[in-house]
Amino acid sequence: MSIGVDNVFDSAAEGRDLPSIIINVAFPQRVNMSDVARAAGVSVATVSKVVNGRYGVARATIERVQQVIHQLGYEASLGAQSLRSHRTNVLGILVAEFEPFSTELLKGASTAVAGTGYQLLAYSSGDGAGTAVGWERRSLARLSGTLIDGAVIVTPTVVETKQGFHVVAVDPHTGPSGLPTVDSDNFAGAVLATNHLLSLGHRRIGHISGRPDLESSRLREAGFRQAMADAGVAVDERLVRVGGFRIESAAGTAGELLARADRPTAVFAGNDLSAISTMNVAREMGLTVPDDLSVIGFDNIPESALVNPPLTTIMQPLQQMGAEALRLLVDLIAGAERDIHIRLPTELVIRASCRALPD
Amino acid sequence: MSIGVDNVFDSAAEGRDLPSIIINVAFPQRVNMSDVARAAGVSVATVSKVVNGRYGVARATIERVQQVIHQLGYEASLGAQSLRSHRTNVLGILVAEFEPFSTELLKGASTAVAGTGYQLLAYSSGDGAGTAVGWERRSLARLSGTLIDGAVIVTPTVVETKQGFHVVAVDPHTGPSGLPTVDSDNFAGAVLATNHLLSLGHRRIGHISGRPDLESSRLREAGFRQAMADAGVAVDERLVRVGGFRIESAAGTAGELLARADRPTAVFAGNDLSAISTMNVAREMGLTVPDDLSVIGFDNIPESALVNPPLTTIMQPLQQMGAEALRLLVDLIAGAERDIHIRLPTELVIRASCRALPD
DNA sequence: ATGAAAGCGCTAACAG
DNA sequence: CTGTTAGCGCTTTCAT
Repeated sequence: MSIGVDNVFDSAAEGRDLPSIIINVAFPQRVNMSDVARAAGVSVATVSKVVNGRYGVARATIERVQQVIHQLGYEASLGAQSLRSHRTNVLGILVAEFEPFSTELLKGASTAVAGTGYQLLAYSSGDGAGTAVGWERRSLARLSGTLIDGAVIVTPTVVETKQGFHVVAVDPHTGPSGLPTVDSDNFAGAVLATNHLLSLGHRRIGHISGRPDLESSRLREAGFRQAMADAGVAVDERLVRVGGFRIESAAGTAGELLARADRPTAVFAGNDLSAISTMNVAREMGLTVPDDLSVIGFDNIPESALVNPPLTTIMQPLQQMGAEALRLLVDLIAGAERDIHIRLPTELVIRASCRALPD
Repeated sequence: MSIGVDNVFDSAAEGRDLPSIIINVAFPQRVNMSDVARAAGVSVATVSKVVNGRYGVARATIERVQQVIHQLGYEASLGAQSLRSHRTNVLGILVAEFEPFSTELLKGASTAVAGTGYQLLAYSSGDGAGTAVGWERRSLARLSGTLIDGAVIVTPTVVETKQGFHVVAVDPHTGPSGLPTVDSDNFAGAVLATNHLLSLGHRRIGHISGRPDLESSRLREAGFRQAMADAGVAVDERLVRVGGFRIESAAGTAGELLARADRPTAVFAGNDLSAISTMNVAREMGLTVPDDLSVIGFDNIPESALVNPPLTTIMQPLQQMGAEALRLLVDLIAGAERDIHIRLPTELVIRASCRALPD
């Protein structure tokens, strides 16, 4: 079953002359620790000690084992290793799906992980399409305890903390609590967005929100209302609608809003995806952005610069948030005392999807 | 040790009225299969059968076990499960680091995985910074056999195929071989890029390549030379330099190129990162793009639209490549007969980093 | 300095 | 229909 180094040539003789076959034969299947042990003439326990740099192995043995490891291309199985040792030096990033928001965080986490000695494992439950709430709980249960030493969870709705397992939530939907969190100033950002539209002369401003159960969505709506109130402009409740934060779900909402005879002159979308969706719908209805409709988004995902016209939006420093989350997680695992809530500022990014209303 | 469902209320009574506290107490630590078995009054084998939907369990037992599973929030450990069963319904995407190129692929793979029943696990070796070749071999050895049923490997240099384990390489550095691959037409894309510069009247055109050992890099350089030759323009070899495909590594090369008295009027960078780096260097040297220097890239990562001026580049359909790679992998695992090499077309994307030379 | 043996959480024969 | 048993690949006492 297991491959002796010694029978490589026998088997190769039976193969064809394709290089790939030779490679295949040299490593016909996964080589495990007992393969190494056998080839080196030692026990698996000794191999394990060598692999993990434990004391109590003769110099000569160490070298012989390492040589065999190198020759066979042995690498410890993450699954088996973690099952037994409960320490893997792998950190998890748990997402519902890999969309622009989470991949920006991922980039930031990836740069921050360099030099920490940890590796990164991003896991998508696949339940992206709004289906299946509780993905974060399932993913966490599946990976924690084994496989990963800690996790960053992206936009979780509910998080249970397990004893002895560290979790950092990015943009959690429940708002800061006992759980370590990283988010941006959603309220201030929404005020920024709304004030921008107001300063351009807009008064009939619509808002396409995320979902009422999401904290970030609630804060953005609250910021919108605050800015409107501060400007003394009444909010037309018929122009405030739930859009769900996704391209498809926001399209219907945008359609209803824009089909009105008294449609808004400007829309503050709860996130860039909703804003992009709104622009798509507007185009299909024969409206021109920004001439017939101004649109502002939230997030500043790279895609917002790629659409036509480029989207004016509120920047969240996503990569930085990912990096901060990872650093916070590493610190928590190391047992450092530090502030477990990080809130980063937002910023207005003016591109070309809003215009000033003529007097 | 193990959590009785029954003590939830007792503990909650001591807590505050925050829902999160109740949850914390309900699942103080990882619940495993024996916890479930004990709570349900059956053996772990029976629980396993219920979890995996095996035949031969009484209706009533199934329901009782499922109830306990639900109450305890049990989820099978991926590590343990895969160690034993060698089938996890998880597909891996192995990358050196999470940068714009690989995250675009990830987005595509993420959309393609929906509905397949698989989940996605993206693993970064962390050896991003050009260090440590062979990351793909190590990552693969670490995850294959356990944890994942197949893998998409992003820009691998060397890949060994293991028996019975399916791997798809995206943009492999060795060119199509026996291994299933997905890439884009690098040669044609490079011709497109070069012709664009030629059509704008440029003759002194520099090229910042990737690394000679990378197939995609070689093809782009070859396409550049072909287009120049076809146009009857001699290539000045002093203007063709290795840049390494990364921001930092390309900066030095760009600096040397632009410091020349007879510096090029246009640069075809081997990828967008090199192009962006070249624009940075040009700015630092007091040169204006595109007035003093035209720059064209390759890839069309979202970032290329965000820089100033927006980068003219060659689009590879990255998300589509990721999606195709994932579909190919799924098909291979299913044992389908199909073409194992997929090559997608490239396209010129004109933005604002190139200008026509005055006559 | 080395190895035998137990066990991490799970699945798969096999017995009952 | 259910439980007992063995073992996946690894780490870790504990003997030798």
